[in-house]
Parts: sequence; C-alpha cells; structure tokens
Amino acid sequence: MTNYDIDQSLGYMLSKVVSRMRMELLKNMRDMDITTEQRHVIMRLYNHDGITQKELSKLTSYDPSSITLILDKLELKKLVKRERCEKDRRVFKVYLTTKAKSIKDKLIEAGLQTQNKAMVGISNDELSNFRDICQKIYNNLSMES
Amino acid sequence: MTNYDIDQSLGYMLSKVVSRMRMELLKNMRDMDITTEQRHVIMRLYNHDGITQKELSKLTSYDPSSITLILDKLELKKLVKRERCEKDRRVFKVYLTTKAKSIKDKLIEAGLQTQNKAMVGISNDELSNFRDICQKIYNNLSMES
DNA sequence: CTTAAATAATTGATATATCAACTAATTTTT
DNA sequence: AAAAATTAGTTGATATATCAATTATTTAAG
Repeated sequence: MTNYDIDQSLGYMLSKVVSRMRMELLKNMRDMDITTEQRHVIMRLYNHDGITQKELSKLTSYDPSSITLILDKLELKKLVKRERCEKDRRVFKVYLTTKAKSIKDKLIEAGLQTQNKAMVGISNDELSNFRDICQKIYNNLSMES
Repeated sequence: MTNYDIDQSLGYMLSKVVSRMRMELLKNMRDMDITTEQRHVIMRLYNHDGITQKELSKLTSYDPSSITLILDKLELKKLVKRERCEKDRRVFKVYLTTKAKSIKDKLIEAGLQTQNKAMVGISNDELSNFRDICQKIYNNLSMES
C-alpha cells in the first residue's frame, strides 16, 4: 500500500483542472464583478426566467443555502429580483433584471473564450471521448448508497 | 451566440465530477473526522515529513493562507506539529505525529476505494487518454498571461 | 377541521478559496 | 552596516460548500 502517488490521483488531477478553468473564466469576466457561481445562476435564468429557488438549486446543483446567498448578492447588484409566489407563499420566483439581460452576450462570450483556450490542440474526437469518460465517472459515483 | 448550453460546458461537467469525487472520498473517510484537504496535506507529509508551509503550499497547490488554516486544524487534532526552523526563524517545519502516521493505510485505502469506484467500466487505455487530455487542458490554461 | 408531516427558504456552524494587508525575519543594495 | 526589498507565515474580508436546525406555509392524516 505504500506506493500511492497523490499526484497521479484522478481526483487531484481533476480538481486542479477545475480550479484553473474557474480562474480562467473569472479572468474573462474580470471587469464585471460577477463570480463564476453567480454567472452560472444567471445563465440558468436566461433559459428559465421566473423559476423557483428550489428549481434553480436543482439545475445548478448548488445547495439551497448557497442559492440563497448567491441570490442575495445578485439582488444587491440589481441583477435579479425575488417575487413571492401567489399560489404558494413559501416560494420565491426569481427574475432577471434588464441589467442582467443586457450582459448575456458578455457572459456567454466569457464561457466560450474559456473553452476555446482550454481546448487548444484537442480534436473533436478526443473531446468527445473525454466527455464520455467524464460522464462515466460521474455516473459511477452516483450518490445513493 | 444564443445557443450556448451550460450543461455541455466543460467546466461545469468537470466541476460536477470533482464534487462527486470529493464526496465519495469523504464518505470513505467518514469515521475519521478528516476533510479531503486535510487528508491531502497529511498525504504529502508522508513523503516529505518536515517540509515548510511554503513547500506544502506548492505541493498541494493550496494557498499559503489555506495551509495556515488547515494546519491549525490538524494541530488541534494532534495530527501534525509545527516547529520553528533554527536557520530561518520565519519558517515553520511541519511534522506528522505518531497518530497521523498510524492512519496512513486508512487514508491511502480511502483514496484507492474512491478511484476504483470511479473507474468501473473504464479501460486502462481510456484512462490513459483521459489523463492526457486533462493534462493538455491544464497546460493550456497556464496562468502567466 | 385540526393535528401531523412535508416543503421552500433561511440561518448558523464549520471548512475552504482567493486576495489583500500585515508582521517578523532575512537578504540585497548601496 | 543601514535602508530597501524580499520572503514566510498570519490575518481579515468576501464568496462558496455542506450540513443541521429553524421558520413559515402547505398538504396529508386522523
């Protein structure tokens, strides 16, 4: 058991990659004062404006409590607005503001730039295989047990 | 630009995988009261007992301030000990305690279990290609610029 | 219909990440 | 050798993750 090299471990390798991707994405949004997680939430709302926090939590795979905090910050920045649901007063529906809608292209662009930089020298086939393996690993680690 | 699917984005895909790997590793250490980051630091010390915090920071790619906090917690749990360096009084050398040395096999085992579960149905060739692509992406995102 | 169970969101506790500012000690410059 | 620059580590601020506990509201059971 003594020969175990953490540098070769899958988890460590992947987490380093993820960390760099996050930093690169952040760099591509540097003038915007928006974190990658805040961007993620906004991006979801572009396609699903007016969904609930619970739905947002599911879509982003962020914890409900994280969603609460992220939305607090986005509301402070006037990028989203929470509105009580009439049918069910426990629920908030989350809406993008005009300001948020106006930065859509920049947010998308930042993501594309990041991907392009990440992908240099990698063929579509390679990428496709890579995605498949990612998906396999993800499925292997499903969290029931 | 309107057709950008965040579910298909590399960064999101990878971060979900990393999150599950971390949770699985944590599960495999559940009775130990050690986080994955604390484990990482300890694992490095198995191979480099007595190195400085700066060296630990470099090896783990954790920020120096994170190293400070992680070591604080490990010291509270009596798993490591900081000793001032005689030659350079700014520096701490970090040593594992007997207690930490005694759990080495369990920590390694937890990592192996996690990898094994992650790898089910993936061939060595596929894994090797996967690693290569990971490394390429990582290199593409080197942080000079 | 009223009590009990479930649900949506928030809050609190603890751990980490990133970055800037700071302290103490060591080198480098001059 | 004294001032200036560098370095190791810590601390503080802000953002997020995870998990448990709480509040308010709704639904289900009796």
